[in-house]
Parts: sequence; structure tokens; C-alpha cells
Amino acid sequence: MKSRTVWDEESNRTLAQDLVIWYDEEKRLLPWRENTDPYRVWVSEIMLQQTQVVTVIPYFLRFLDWFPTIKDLAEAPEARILKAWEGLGYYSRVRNMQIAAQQIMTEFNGEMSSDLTDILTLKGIGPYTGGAIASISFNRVEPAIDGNVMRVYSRLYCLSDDIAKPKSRKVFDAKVRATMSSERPGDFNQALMDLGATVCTPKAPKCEECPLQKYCESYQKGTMLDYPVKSKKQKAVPKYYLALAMENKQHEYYFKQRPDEGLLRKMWTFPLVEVTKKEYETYLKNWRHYQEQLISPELLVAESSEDDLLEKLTEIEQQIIWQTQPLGEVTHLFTHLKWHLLICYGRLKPDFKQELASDERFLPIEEHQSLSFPKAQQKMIQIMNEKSD
DNA sequence: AAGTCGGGGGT
DNA sequence: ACCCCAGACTT
Repeated sequence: MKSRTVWDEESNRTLAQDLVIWYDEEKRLLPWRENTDPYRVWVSEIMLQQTQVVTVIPYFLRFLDWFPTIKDLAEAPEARILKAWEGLGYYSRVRNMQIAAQQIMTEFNGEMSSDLTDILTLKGIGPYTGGAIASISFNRVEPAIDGNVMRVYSRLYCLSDDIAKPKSRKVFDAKVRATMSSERPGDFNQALMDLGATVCTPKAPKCEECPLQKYCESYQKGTMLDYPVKSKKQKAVPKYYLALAMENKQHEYYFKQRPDEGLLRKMWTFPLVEVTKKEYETYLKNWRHYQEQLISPELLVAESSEDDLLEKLTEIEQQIIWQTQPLGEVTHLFTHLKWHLLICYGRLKPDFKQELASDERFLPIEEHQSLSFPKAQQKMIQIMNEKSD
């Protein structure tokens, strides 16, 4: 018995049949769809990687005009192929395509092989493009799975696999193989592309127009917008801190233990005062200015504090005579954070006395037996040691 | 598995 | 200022 999400009893049609029927009616008329010549399909699929259809059309026509055959492409001067790609971006695509064209000339007698295994040996042709060529040009029952198809299928079957993860690919591959047309695999794949581009769009899918509506599990639940699940490429968020290196009369530095929860819990660092990027850059700029003039840090111990800084400091930190310019800079990368640390040096007023809490210590800078310092703190200590050499 | 490679479009 | 891409290669 067939599943109702693959086969519709009422119309007695399969998902694939409904999709191809829709495609016959609604397919976009595009230059590379005039015929299924593998060279044309290849060129179009490479151009369409990470690039919109409207952008590709004029490039495609000119490319076929300049390089009508695989042989022409293989023999073209490099400057010419780069010119043909100018403005499209991802220029390794066209370099790889020429290498592949040369592969085809020497290894495949000048013709695109109809065997997917052969096709995948060509430079720049991966699973998606290989599947597209094999299905469209050679009628092979092979899926062509890109971000678009994964969006459609994640909604069809409520697949929560993270489409940003390479290993999710096999989940979608299995689903597409189980549902695709064996009669018209090329049209089926192109229909999925059109559906993803025009109906099953990321933000506002037009479900009322969708030929697969009755098969779509997320539509029936109203959860279309929950799919696809895609982890954000968590680029490290920049954070900016002033790291306060405070020295007392005994040449010890003030360290503070981080809280019992969160990042670097219970580790010891200089006090870190978070500032904006703009503030940070202002401090940094001033530091570089003085560094170029080779002014000794000793001469820079100022009588007064930085005005902006003062407001953010704790009681003890306000008892410091601050050097007006930072001592150095350290960056440290975490999985999700990028720390920018500006080392600000200051001396405790000689007459200052205060009880220290259990999470505060004064230690010689070279002392690192009794406390645990995170890497970022070690980097700061190293810089300070270099300065004092 | 993560980083790299351009650019244009939409919001 | 983000997010979305008709991906494949390198490390």
C-alpha cells in the first residue's frame, strides 16, 4: 500500500506525476531549456550556483556565443574565459570548467559522458551539478539536491535535519529518490527547482498555488515556516573589553575570579570592562599614536583618569592612577565569540587600603601556580612580560 | 566539519 | 544591517 504522502487516492496520481504536470504548465522558458544538450546544461548549472536566474541569462547567451562547444572552451585563452565570467563572482567556477573541458577532450573523446560516475570526476562538478546533468541530459534517475530542493522536501515531510550540515544530505537524497519520477527524472528535478524558486519560497511560500499541497505534511500542520531547519553559520560575535592591569606598590597585579556560571567560570583574569567597538577603537588609536613616538610607559602615568572610563569602574578600580594609553592588544577566538582585549595599565595609589573579597587577589605577574588563567589572560601576561624586557 | 570563494537580491 | 542563496573545493 502506498503512502498518502506519495500517492493521492482521489486523483490516482503520484507526487511525481502531479509535479511534472504542473511543470508542463508552468515551467519557466529559459535559454538553457531549449534543448537538453549536456554542454548547455552544464554551463547553465555552473552559472546558476549561488547566482540568480535573471543574472545568469545574458552571461549564458554570451558564453555559448564565445565558446559554442566543449572544444572551444578547452582551447580558449584564460583571459577570455575570465572575461566571460566577469561580474558573476566565484571565478574558480570558470577555471574549473575549463579544466573539466580539457579533461573531457583528453579522457572522454570530447563528449560529456552519460555515466554519473564519470561526470563526477570532472573538476567543479559535485553531487548537485552531476545529478542535474545526468537526469536532464541523459534521463538518469538521479536527484539534483540543492538548498531549494532541501527546502521543499523539509516542508513536504517535516524533516528537521539541519540543511547546513553535510551529513543531512543523505536524508534528503533518500527521500527524493523514493519519490522522484522514473519516467521523466530531468523534468522532475527541474520542476523542483522551479517550485522552490517560485512557489515554495523561503519567507512567504504560496501554498495555495502549490501542486504538492495535498502531499505536504507541514502544510497540513500549518508549520511550513518552521522549515527548513538551518543552523546559522555562527560567525564569532566580536566583543570589546578593556583589560585592567592594576599594579600595587609590591609589584603585584589585581586579579578577579569570574562567576560560577557562564563562559570561563571560576577562572581568573584582569577585570574586563566591556566597551563599544567605537570606544575600543578610540583607545587603540591613541595607543598606536604614542607607540610610534616611542614614549616610555613610565612617562605616561597620568595624574587623572580617562573620563569615559571612570564611570564604568568599581571602587578599587577608581583608586588607580591610570596610564592614559593602553599597554597592548590581545584577540582571542571562542566558538561563538571573538574577544578584543585592550590592556590598560595603572598603579594603585600608595595610600590605598581595602579588604579583598574571596574572588579578588593581588599576585605577582609571574605567579601562575595558585590560580587558573584562561588562554586570553595568558596572552595578556605574555605581552606584558615582553614589554618589561 | 569548517573555511573559502563574489555578488546581487530581498527585507 | 542583515538574510537568502540553482555548491564545490581545500584543509
